[in-house]
Amino acid sequence: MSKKVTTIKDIAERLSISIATVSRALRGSSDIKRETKLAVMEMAKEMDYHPNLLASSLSSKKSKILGVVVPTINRQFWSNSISGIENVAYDKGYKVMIFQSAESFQKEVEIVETLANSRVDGILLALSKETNTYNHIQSIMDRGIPVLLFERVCSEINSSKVITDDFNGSKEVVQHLIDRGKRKIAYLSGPISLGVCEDRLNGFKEAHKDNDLHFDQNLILEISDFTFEAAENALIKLWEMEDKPDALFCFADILAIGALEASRKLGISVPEDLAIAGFGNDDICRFVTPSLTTMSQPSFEMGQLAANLILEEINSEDDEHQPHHRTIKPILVIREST
Amino acid sequence: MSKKVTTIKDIAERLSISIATVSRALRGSSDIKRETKLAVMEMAKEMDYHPNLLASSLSSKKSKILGVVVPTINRQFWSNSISGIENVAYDKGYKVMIFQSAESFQKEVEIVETLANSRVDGILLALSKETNTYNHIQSIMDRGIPVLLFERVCSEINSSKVITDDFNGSKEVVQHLIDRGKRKIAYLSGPISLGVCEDRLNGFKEAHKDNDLHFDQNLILEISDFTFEAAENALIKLWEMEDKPDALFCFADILAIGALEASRKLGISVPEDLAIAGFGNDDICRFVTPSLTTMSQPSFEMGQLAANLILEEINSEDDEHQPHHRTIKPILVIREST
DNA sequence: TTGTAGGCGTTATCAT
DNA sequence: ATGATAACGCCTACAA
Repeated sequence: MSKKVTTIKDIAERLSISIATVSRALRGSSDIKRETKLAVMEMAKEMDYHPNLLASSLSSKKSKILGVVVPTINRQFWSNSISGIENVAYDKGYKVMIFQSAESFQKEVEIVETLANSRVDGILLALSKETNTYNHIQSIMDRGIPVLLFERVCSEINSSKVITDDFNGSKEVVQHLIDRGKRKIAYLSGPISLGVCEDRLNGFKEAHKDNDLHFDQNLILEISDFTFEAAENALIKLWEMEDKPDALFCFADILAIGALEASRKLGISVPEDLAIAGFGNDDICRFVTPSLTTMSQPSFEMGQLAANLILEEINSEDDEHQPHHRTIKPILVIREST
Repeated sequence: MSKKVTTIKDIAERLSISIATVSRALRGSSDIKRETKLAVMEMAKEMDYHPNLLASSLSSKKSKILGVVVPTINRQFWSNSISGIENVAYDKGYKVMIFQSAESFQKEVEIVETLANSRVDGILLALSKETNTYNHIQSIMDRGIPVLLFERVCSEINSSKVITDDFNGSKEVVQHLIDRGKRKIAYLSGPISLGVCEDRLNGFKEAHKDNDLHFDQNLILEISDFTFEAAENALIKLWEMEDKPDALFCFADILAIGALEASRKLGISVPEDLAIAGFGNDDICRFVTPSLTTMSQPSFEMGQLAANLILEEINSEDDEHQPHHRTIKPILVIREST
């Protein structure tokens, strides 16, 4: 009952020619007579032939597949950057397989290993927030698989990287808040162990320094759950302080939205009592009330750039490709919340 | 320079045993002496062995991989259902590869073909909105690959299916609007060619019938772009009518949000002048002003169910597995917009 | 331009 | 419990 799948061997037999010729004809190889090529194509169609990519990749050592690993696809920054990656990958004849680590180190390791063992041509990776050792990555790079880190990167790995200019982006947001007359600016950060978060914190500090403003460590809250609820709780905590902040900068839009929600519940008027700014520019920012000021990250373009870089590396001849580092500037989008 | 990758053959040689034994040991086969098994494992570690999944799948005809194809990952319904799929798949030792068709028929065909040619063990598919012929699906089913359609399904294919109860869900929303005293209810639909849209429209009509309300075809707008802007324009058009609607039901939350935005610009007060309801219950619904009434689709659970069904089919002995059809009831979430 | 034959890395079937 | 060896389906020198 299991239907007989036709292979190039079957085609060869029916046409009384060699397997090699069929293989070449199917792949549009150069030195092939027009007629035989056409004959093969026709027979392939007639016999409902479909190439076995496993066999093909195994033999050719190329899969024309890119692997992408992100913490989650359920946030616009990530899904948009994936679209950017696909946009250029498909153009150049590559397919992309998407995986989510769910912010789990364990899963990230498994996925990266599977990808490598499946012989994808390259891996685009954004680290999970739990990740702080990098053997799994070094290992596959040592095995000769091109890796590119984007957005969530680390200094320990010497690969190509595409990141946001977090330091200056953050600095600019804070400067904007200061320009609005705010002086006690709180910051909702993700885990400082993440490079992104560290850079944004440093930008935050730098802006304070530039303006001779006191940097108050008590106003820095580090939260590890990227959820609305976590942000709500954080704001509630901030508002219990005797010396309340007059502005809040959030590491990600999702947190800013949570904070906005909390301030509505607490009766805090935004931006008068508390100005709020986020980072990312998810669609939702335009639609909340008040609409949310945020740093717009060109996620789609980041994806495109990342894909271009790794494809360049994949198709480069020399074995010791020099890794590229690219930084993309985010753009401040000012809305009602500040 | 290209590093030598170690294979089971290398291990066999170093241990002076046969590759068959190594293969068995690595896979924890039963009849293997403890010592040899341990020796193999150790040597594998020492030589930094990694299995080649291509070779393994080629030979065993199993990949332990599920393919998932959705129109886009950039909407919560889809990303959540994928999480549901992964949730059960990973538990049962399967990995899942995610692909987006970007609502393009052409891309859907390519992806499905690639997936089949890569010998994934099963394919979970939500049709693109362009899709209205189904040979590509029938073809891979004929090749013996289990396929499950979810959310975006069609009657032409006899596979397992998991769908939302769109008819009753829609009916219930409309009934709710009627209960709120609304009488002229407009409907922003997606392409009626989509089964989902047709069912929801039918539910819409049914509710009218149940309440002896006149069904006005002029109040049905079919839009094909699932964007905020498309919805805004649609509402503007509706509002130019001499006989304006007093309620608006939208096929998807994203459209409802767009309509909300448009009504703000037009000075329409929601829900007094116009009640608005969506479908899906994306996070954003809670945070817009006024917050949005919507039909909550249990997307994560749908994904879980879908994965369970297809895995059951994959692991069923008999060749002629009977397809299952499951319908999941959405839940009305009433908020300020109605 | 085409054919031959070995190889890609595993699994699986017989033997032993 | 282990070993040979033939698949798996395709690619690619090397020959012809």
